[in-house]
Amino acid sequence: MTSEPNLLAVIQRQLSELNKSESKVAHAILNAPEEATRLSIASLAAAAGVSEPSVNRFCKRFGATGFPDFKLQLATSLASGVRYVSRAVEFSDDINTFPAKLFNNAITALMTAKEDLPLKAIARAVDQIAQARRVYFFGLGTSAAVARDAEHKFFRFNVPVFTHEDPLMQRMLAASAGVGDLFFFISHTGRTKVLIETADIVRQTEASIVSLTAEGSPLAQKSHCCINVTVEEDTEQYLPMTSRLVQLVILDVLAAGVTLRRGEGFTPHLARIKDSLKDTRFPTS
Amino acid sequence: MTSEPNLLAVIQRQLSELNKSESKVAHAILNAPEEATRLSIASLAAAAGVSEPSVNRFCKRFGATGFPDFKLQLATSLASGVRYVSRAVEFSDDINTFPAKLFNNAITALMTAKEDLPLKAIARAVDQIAQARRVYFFGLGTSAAVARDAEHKFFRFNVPVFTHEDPLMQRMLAASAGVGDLFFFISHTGRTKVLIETADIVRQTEASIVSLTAEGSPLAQKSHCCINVTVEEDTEQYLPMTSRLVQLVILDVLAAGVTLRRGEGFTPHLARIKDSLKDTRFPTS
DNA sequence: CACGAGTATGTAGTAAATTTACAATAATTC
DNA sequence: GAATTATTGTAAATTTACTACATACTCGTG
Repeated sequence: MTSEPNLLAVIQRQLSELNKSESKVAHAILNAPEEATRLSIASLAAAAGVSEPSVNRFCKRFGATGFPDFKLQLATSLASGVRYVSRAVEFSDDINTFPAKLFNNAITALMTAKEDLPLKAIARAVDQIAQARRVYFFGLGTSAAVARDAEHKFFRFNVPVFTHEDPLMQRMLAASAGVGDLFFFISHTGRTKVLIETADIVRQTEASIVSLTAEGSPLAQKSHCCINVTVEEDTEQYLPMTSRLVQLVILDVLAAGVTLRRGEGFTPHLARIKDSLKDTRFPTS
Repeated sequence: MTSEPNLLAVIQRQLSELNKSESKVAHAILNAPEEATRLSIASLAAAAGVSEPSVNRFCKRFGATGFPDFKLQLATSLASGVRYVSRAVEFSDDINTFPAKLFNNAITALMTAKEDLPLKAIARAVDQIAQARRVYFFGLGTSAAVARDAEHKFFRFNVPVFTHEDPLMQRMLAASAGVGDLFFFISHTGRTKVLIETADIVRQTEASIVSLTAEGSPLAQKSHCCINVTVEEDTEQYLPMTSRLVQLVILDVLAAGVTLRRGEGFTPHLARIKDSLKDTRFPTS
């Protein structure tokens, strides 16, 4: 139950570090993963051109207790849909392959993030948001869109929520902060200078800082509470794609946490907001 | 490889038609399905209080060739995301349960969307974006954040991209549109009045409309090209959460599609944009 | 109510598959 | 180039799963 997100990917990644017979086994499995789940150790050994104990050792090397356990993990990994090993989109890809790749990357990122959520930090962030007098969501670039999304989500609670994409506005708001104000910084890298400068300004006030960013980053260090999101971004791609998805879901989690904290009595309030939008839409046929 | 949707559900359904020992086995498996995948036939037989052949017969009854095959199917079925756990967050949930639920919902939504992507529509949208003189991303509410994200993503191509959250700005831009202009509307429901009115205005010009919205909705009908996203939103929740994730990934797909269309020669351009951000960040330690 | 046909379940033996222990071979280092 | 270490294979041991058969149970019928 080590719950690797994708066993095939792990095998692929370690391919270079394997010795001769192990790599033969690896190739046999990567070539026909589905089939490998149905083969006996003898058949797979034959297919790979190695001996049975070599296959067994291979399995143990990848965290399984033995061959049957390995097959199980492989089957699990395949079943979760994310079966294509190559993550990066290449110029040889066409419409039939690259959309699935991108979706798989997104799914894998969420599954990985789910496995090791910083629950304590999330719980503390929920506390802080629920108690805050005002919450400011600040992000730049792609994270600005995430901040905007957070605003739309959180303003539905009684807490006044603010977002600003303009760094100067962010600074000014930071400078005029006081007790009960909460600054929620969103940044993939946690190294964006202007954002960190704003955090410094907040630090000189009575307000508190929660951030959703990379572990150990400068921004994380300046935060009273940091929710670490460590998403392995595909560096070949020039745009961070999966990290913001994880950020968004974590913000959903925070929003849900606040709702739960408010208790059932709060449901009518949410229903009222939802109803307020009714007249802006054409009715369903 | 009969690919039953969910083996546990099948077992549950046939529960009444099973005889004594089979039903003992069924209960043992339903009580601890994950564990059952790891047990040997002897252990499972002991746990269920029956003999080993009874377990074997049980497996064959459910279409497996034997016990190992059954375990494999069970593992596959468990992994395929459609967990037996309830999807909606409830007030009885705590920090240990609801974050995982939300992540599972997100993952399931992406997996479902992946299964039936409107590839033709996506291909056409890529064509249109690649050829457009100008691209406007319009959305309101939560979709405004998605539009903002799209802007950040697409502006990295030579195509000028614009976003506006203000419906009046949207209308004015629509009115002044011409040949080569592309209006990309994002809307979960496809029924937001002001957005549709804007689409009507675009319709009176030479510009074209691509939309990312619900199939058959008023907005979809007014579009030259519609990418249907039909995500089953948990209506108990008052906030659309998973649909925007799917929208974002589809926009990633479109962006990747445009990049691929530009060819390898375009990579340096993307690298240059990436480098331009370097000085805004603190270097990695 | 007893008998018998048919079904259900378990026992024991057998075959298969997996793992372990160890030996042989190949690779590496000094 | 010898010694040490790592790698791979062989063969035996062990575990696991399956099959054939025997017993027990169920239900209908005389």
